[in-house]
Amino acid sequence: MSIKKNNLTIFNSLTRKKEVFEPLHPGFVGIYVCGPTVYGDSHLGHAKSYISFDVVVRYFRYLGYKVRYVQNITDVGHLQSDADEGDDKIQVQARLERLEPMEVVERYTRSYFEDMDALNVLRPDISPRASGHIPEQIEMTQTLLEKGYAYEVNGNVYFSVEKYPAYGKLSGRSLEDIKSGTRVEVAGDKKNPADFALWKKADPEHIMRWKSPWGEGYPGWHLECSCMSSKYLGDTFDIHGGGMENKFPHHECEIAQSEAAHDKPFARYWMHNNMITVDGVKMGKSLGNFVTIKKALQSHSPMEIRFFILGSHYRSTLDFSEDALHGAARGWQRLQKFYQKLANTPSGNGEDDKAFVSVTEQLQQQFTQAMDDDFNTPRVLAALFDFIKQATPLLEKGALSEAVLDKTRLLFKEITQDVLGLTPELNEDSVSDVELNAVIEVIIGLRQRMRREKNWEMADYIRDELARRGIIIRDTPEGTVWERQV
RNA sequence: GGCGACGUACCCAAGUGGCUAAGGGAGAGGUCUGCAAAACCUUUAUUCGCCGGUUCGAAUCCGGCCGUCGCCUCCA
Repeated sequence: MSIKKNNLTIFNSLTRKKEVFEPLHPGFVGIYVCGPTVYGDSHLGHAKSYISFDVVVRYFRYLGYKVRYVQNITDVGHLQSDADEGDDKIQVQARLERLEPMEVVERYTRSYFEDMDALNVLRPDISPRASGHIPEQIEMTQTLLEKGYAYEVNGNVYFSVEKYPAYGKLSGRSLEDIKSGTRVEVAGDKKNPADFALWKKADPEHIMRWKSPWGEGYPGWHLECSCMSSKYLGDTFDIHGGGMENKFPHHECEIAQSEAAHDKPFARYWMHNNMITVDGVKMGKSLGNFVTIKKALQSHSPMEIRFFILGSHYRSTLDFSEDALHGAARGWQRLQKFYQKLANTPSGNGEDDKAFVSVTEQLQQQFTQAMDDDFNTPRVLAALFDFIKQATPLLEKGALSEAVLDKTRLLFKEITQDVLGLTPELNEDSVSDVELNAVIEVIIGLRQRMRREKNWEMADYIRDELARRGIIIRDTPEGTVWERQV
């Protein structure tokens, strides 16, 4: 498949401007996104991040690129408090749940994928685990020691930021800034407070430990991403994504390690998504103001959540509230109704084809323009609703040829389902329970007779009672239809 | 204290120099309907936190002020 002609621009955090995307290898995109640390259920903030990058990957595929999408699972080395002290998050959770650390990892990795599957986030091509790449991390640490970028103290190995002059280029900080901004007094082992751990010595009570040339220990958090990205994508690759809060220090450290070890540029484009806020404050694990995806799915459908998130740009914050989510749900409902209308409209004599083709082409153009402009999904949604407004009267007139209808159906599906990942959830007449269908049909027939006899009281009673049980009845000019409440 | 964002209608949210400031929700009016719901149509910011400046022209650029937030500890 050839690449669609386009002019995709991406806001590169490294240069702080939008740049035309040029892949390292023609027709191929390598992308690495920081994955979750699996010590708890994912929340809506994770949903925003991974839905955003899901759409990025989907759009590249839509354009015809072969994409390799790598997203790590952090199951070791992520410490609880300041960068290089405190307990491992997984281990803390393991104590809490009285489980083996790897049971915790397994439980929340599954939970994460359950949630992502529900939200129609495509699985990464590779989901490498930090604990499965200990030899690679030891090897990289050795390389950095040999090249003089790192030093060992008492079984700990630290990266020396002074040896890597470009440290700070992503986050726009100088070593001076970092020094003056340090709020936490850090371990006395370090030569410079800004130095970060490549390898940590394991205390006797530390469970997750591996043998290394420096004694038993475990890898520093930043190291896994450097190792696994280069292993699967090469020392230099196209895109590195992640949450804005990881710009410093995590991504800064990744760059330093990788470029020092490989003497090659690391990721060429850095993409950072912004967060979900609640009353203007970041939704985060430590603040306790988060809503887990599982919780949100109790009262909202997966696509409502997805639609809500796509309604703001990935680099903008998105303020969460029940009102805002409800608003999104209604909009998504309307989009689906139109989808049904488009699917079910019978063809006609084709006299409106010209006008319809014109609004379809406009949609195509607006879609490409919006996505090419740093994946502007809110503008895509706006274009879709503009299209709905213009297309509806033409559909209702019924003078469109089958060929023209099909072409538009395909485009609409490509935009909404293939790229935005919004799959219809309306299941009108699609209840699989044959017996239940039959019973409902009988009840509706009964109600029709009452309506003919103008027994409005009974007719309305039946309608209300069915509604209470999630069966919605509507009397349309074409007859009574029913559907399950979504 | 350092680094960096943001402030657009009742809510969510696009727009970063120039036609009438997208879109969704909510509200209002209407078509349809026994009623309802759904759907559809119409409508709702002379104005973009405030004050100056640059410009023929600014929500959009510059300066100041006010406010909110993120990172500098773990966080998507």
